[in-house]
Amino acid sequence: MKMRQLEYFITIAEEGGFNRAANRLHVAQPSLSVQIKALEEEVGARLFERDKRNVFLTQAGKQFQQHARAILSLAETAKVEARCADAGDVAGRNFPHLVGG
Amino acid sequence: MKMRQLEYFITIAEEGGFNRAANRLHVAQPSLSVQIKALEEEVGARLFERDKRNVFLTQAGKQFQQHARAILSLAETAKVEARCADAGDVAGRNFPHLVGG
DNA sequence: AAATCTTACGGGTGACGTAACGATC
DNA sequence: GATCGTTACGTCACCCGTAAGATTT
Repeated sequence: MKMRQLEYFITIAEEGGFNRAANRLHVAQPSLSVQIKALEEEVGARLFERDKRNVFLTQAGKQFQQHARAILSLAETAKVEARCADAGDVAGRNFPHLVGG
Repeated sequence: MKMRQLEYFITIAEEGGFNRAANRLHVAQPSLSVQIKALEEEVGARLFERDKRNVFLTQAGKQFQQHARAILSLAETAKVEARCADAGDVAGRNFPHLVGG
């Protein structure tokens, strides 16, 4: 599982289609198709239901979406807090609301 | 930031050295050195303090370690829960304690 | 025929392993 | 001299974009 794949997955879910997501992500549709296919194989479950014209999240996809968002959000938090700690951890200890913790 | 880099980082922190971590991860030491360097640059803070013979976590590294573990743990949870949901979500709805929800 | 996702193929970037280097005990 | 982390370099896999295919409206 790769961060990039999670970003792709979330964008497709938000846009409701590979084409829109590709446009927003500035990549080609086939890249998304391949990466989502790889992600689904690793997860072991179908995340999108390719239904005729639009794509919908399966129940597994809905579950996965929340976790994927949490992972990416946590990754950003990790970077921010590490920088705060590096700068003497002043913000982290004295102003925790600035770093989410 | 990549999942692989987080795994490398955590293993080095646990083993207290690049050599031990490389042995456990079945990769060569230079790979770890390069990837950790890249991770530190992206984070914007020094995560390890290369002190003579052993490596120690900086304060930024300690902060980052907790988040890194949470991210990898969450990634595993995401896969497990997605599979549960795919299997009809019986466990997820009726036995949430089995899937952490 | 237009739009959408999927599969096949070639090129560029990145990760890895081996080898060489500097530093420490 | 032995051990550890870093840097340089060649090789290989992976990701991406283009092109072609299948399906639906």
